Amino acid sequence: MEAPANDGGASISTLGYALLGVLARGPRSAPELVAALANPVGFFWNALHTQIYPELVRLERAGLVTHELLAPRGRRSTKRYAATEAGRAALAAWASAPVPMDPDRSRFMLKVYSLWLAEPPAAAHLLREHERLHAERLATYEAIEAEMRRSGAAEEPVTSPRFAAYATLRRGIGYEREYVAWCRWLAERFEAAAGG
Amino acid sequence: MEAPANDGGASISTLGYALLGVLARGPRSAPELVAALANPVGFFWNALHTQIYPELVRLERAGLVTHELLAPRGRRSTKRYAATEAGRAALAAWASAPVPMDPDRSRFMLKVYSLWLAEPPAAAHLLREHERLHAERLATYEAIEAEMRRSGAAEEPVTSPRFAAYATLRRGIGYEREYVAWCRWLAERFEAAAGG
DNA sequence: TCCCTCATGTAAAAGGTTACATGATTTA
DNA sequence: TAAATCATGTAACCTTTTACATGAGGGA
Repeated sequence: MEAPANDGGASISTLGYALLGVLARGPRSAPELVAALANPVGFFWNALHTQIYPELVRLERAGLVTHELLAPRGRRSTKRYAATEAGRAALAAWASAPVPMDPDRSRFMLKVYSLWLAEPPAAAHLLREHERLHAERLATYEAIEAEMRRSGAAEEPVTSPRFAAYATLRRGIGYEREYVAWCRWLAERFEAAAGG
Repeated sequence: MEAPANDGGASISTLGYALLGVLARGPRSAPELVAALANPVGFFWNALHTQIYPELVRLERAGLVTHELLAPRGRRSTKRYAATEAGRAALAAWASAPVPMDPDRSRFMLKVYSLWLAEPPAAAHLLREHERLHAERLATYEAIEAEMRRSGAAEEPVTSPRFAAYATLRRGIGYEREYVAWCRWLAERFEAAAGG
């Protein structure tokens, strides 16, 4: 039951699956793909256009996507990409194949590990600033969730792309909520040490 | 109040700060550093020996660490590294300097975004397996926390390296707890779709 | 017309993983 | 003594970021 893709043995990078993941939901122009990956796909993968353009070429050579030229009136023509059957098949196979755990890397947490060397007020300030950034993102995610719920994405079947987006959003919300709470807890400890 | 490091303008990589973060707690042999970074430092940064050895050379050239040769009886000699005053100063400055948010990247979450294409039983299996991995790690972290609490790390002042390690561990626990709960929630949805 | 932005790239550098190498020591 | 392991690297490769480039359109 092999897909008839002529991939010549080229393996697909994670970015390739990110792009296929968007294109599996419908055709997109290159600028739309660039915009989609500027804010992380599924809330957990992003990329810049400098990486996206060459990857699209590779995916097309592997027979996983195709493109056509669009000529919107009065504007420059852009490329509109679409996943091929082989592309969808490759994506589906990849999606349910086992993965090793993601490495948990965070420059910020690495700083915290050495924050005992800093002046407590400076440390508290750093933590409050980080709390603010994550609280902002949490608010954004919660607004998206409200919108998704209103449109019924939460109740769609697990075979629906909108439910998948909702599921990843739920993880993003849980992640940010926990992060904000933790920042607050630690900031309070440093503030108590500084001001107490 | 400049540190007199002769770094020749060479900037320190994140890995460099990870190594300094360990060495700020006391001298370590190269194999000890390799072991320390095999399991992530502060639970959120890891590296392999192939990256560590060259980085130690760079840090030493920048005057941030020094080494001496140890000749344990009957064993090969190994290098014992220590942070210099300049190294500690650079680490302290870096630790409280503001950072942009870490990119939240997860191959697994990217899969979930495309999991609507998979067979629900296969998707459920993938999620249960992931839940198991994170539950295992959570259990490990909770055991470490119990040990830390018993030894009083949680009550030490914020200027203590042991409290810093405890703080990062708290974040690791919150992260894993939330992750496990989310995996369970989504696995149930796929199982209901498969078995119901 | 001049400038700015957009769509589309290329190139170099930085960060990280995988594969390979080697002499010393320890274990079977 | 042969085989496995350890400490210490080097080299190639892959991924991602940063810097640079360029022609087409639209706006001032």
